[in-house]
Amino acid sequence: MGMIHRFARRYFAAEMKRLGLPATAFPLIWWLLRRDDISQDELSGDFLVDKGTTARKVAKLEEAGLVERSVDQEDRRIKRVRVTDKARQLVPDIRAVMREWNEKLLDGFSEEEKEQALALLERMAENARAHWEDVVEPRSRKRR
Amino acid sequence: MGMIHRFARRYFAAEMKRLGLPATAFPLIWWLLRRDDISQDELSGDFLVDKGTTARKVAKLEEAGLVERSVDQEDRRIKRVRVTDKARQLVPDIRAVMREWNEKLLDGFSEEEKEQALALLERMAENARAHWEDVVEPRSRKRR
DNA sequence: GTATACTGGTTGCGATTACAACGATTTGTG
DNA sequence: CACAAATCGTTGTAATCGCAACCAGTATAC
Repeated sequence: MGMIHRFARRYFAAEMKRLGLPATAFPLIWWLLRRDDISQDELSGDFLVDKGTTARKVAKLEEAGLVERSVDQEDRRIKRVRVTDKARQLVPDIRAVMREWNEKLLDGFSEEEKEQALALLERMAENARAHWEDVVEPRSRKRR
Repeated sequence: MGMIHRFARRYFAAEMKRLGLPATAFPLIWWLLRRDDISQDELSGDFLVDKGTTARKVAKLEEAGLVERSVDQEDRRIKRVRVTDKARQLVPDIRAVMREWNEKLLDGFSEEEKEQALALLERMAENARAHWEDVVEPRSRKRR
């Protein structure tokens, strides 16, 4: 799993650099393109990533002109993130990067095996989410 | 995959800390316990990790008294890494950590599904290894 | 209404990692 | 042999991430 993850990081970083985008923001922009107008806290929860990391990543995307942030009117603590037209124009490129990644990683897999792999990984991810608090804080758990 | 990997890192880091061992060295010590007397360069290759990272991790394990390093007599550039008795005494603890990890991650999986997941992940890891150089250096590839 | 607790976001800090440059050693070529 | 190229390990540097402390804004308790 570690090897695959490092492979993914290097691949996506190289492709993002090629597109002139922040190196580590691929998963985030991929997610934002379908879950628009989401709060940073929700993003942290979706990825199980520290909220500070999310804040910095979103800030970089904003610098790159890919997203805009606006304060939620009903709860002014919340900042909502929306993708810009510039980001939407990159959808074909981003799709291509994801397609090539899948081809590399799933090289030699039958369609059935691809589906199996995806289903099993999703269940592992669910387990990770379910046991997350156990790892982070054995007692006084917090909600997310 | 990213979520699962972060989950793994946090889980193993917490358990290693509990055992009084270097936080990020679980995969390495796990590997060393069955591939003893291996060079640092081979370790880097097995994990697809930068050799500098390997050097620092092994150095920490040495500080903790879990491994010893000796210069290969036939090729004095090479340092071979061997686990100490102290490390071998920790095998039951380390096994327990790995067992608990598998239970958490594979919660609700049937035996058949566990085997499927392992087989599919191993094939993905092979693909990662096979395509590694493509990502790192599209042209002038190096051997590892 | 006021004090207190909680929530979302930002920032400082330490730890980790990849990349690159380097030294020591070995191998290859003439 | 002599010199160039390659290999293994170490170290400097920059980027990234998790944790914790903090601030502004909101909800809860009294």
